[in-house]
Amino acid sequence: METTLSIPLKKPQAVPEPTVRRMPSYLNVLRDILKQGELYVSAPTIARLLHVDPTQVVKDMSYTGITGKPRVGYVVEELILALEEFLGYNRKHEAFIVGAGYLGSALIQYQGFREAGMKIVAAFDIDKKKIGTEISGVTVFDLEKFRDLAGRLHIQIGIITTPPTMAQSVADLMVGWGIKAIWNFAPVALKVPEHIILQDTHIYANLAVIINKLGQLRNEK
Amino acid sequence: METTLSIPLKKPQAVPEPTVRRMPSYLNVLRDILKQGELYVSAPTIARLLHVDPTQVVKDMSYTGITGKPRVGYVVEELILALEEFLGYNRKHEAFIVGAGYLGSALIQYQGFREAGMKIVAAFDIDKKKIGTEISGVTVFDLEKFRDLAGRLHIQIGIITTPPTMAQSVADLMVGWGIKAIWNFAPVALKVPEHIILQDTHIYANLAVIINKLGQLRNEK
DNA sequence: CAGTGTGAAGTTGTTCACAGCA
DNA sequence: TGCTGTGAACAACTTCACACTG
Repeated sequence: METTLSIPLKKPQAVPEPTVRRMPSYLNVLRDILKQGELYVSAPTIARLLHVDPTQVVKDMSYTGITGKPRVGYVVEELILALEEFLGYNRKHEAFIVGAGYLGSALIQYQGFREAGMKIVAAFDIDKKKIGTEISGVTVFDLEKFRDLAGRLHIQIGIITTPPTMAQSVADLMVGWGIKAIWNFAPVALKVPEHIILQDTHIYANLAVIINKLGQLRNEK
Repeated sequence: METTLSIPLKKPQAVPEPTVRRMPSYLNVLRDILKQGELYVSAPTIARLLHVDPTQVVKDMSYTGITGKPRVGYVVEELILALEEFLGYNRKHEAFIVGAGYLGSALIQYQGFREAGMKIVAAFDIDKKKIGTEISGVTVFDLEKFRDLAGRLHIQIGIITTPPTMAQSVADLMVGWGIKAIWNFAPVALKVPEHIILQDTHIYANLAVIINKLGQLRNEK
């Protein structure tokens, strides 16, 4: 039973990336607000707490499908549920992480992720001292032994927290594992096939912004 | 000998933030290229390596003040020096970090920063087990003992890697210390005075993007 | 003619303006 | 009146088009 409409009933609903990036912050403040026993919250209130534009909040919220009441605002709990749904808290997203140094360890024990739709199920490293240890309940395996993990895994996300020189070969490995998305923290540009979702998080980019702003400050004075 | 021109000789040169964020990546590939013994490099070459638009590279490079030769490209070493200058490798930027957990430790030992214009000179924590230890040569001090660091410090950057509940009070403390820029990794919106440079790095925002893209993928299929 | 450099066009995201509502 | 919701104006960044150069 196929519909032959040229216009799909459920439109792809492409949410702007900046909006997606703001969603977790909304969720944070909404939970605080709920904890304080508030039932309703208005966009301007949220905006004030996060130092963003009020209309921005309204627009962003519209993507969740939740609709508010004029004069009153939104039902806090409704928004929270909608955001959790949006951010995939319900579906399970399992991840492998390669590189169990400080950064890898930080991500593994990072509180936020537990209840955030992603679960790191295993870590890999090539450092014999780390292999066999446990970080917050996640075992570190020998990467060499798992070079070719046979068959199709259900793991969707691969996280790279290795030194830059190893990152590309790890990425290749992950693609071979059938991973769908790679979250890269190594400061290199990875080459991956078209269909792989690649997300780079280069912390240094943020430092560059800070230093640049400090420099401007100096120039102004 | 002052000029009284209404147009300043050295214009403020406001560089777009996206450009600033790309600078470190340029520096990375240029160093690789130099290591391979190349003297010249063209914008299209850089663009290919980083998967960005060639004209983007040209525009970005123009902010460094370096000018290239048609047909040939730019002098690699010249570009590197200009980028290092731009990113503040020459000036020293000293930083304090509060919160010596995994993430804090990761930032302290993170290779990139050493030669990247920022030096973390001291770490603070309230966990007695961590106080007095050293991470990559940086001593962890008792935050309580340093509640009010008297007088004006030369430290410009304060890094917050504490749990979210402590972040605001740490930020207040840092402002009192006379810090100019705060780099916040805690998933909260900090309230700081107008003149303080605030840079938030919410890793979770990146995860949100990944999960959202995975969701779209599912919908398409 | 392959590459730089730049003004113009296009795209994306943000902010404004205002209609509708309780 | 204060807030939602949305179409229009605006701003920022990216990509295109092309003149220029060795």
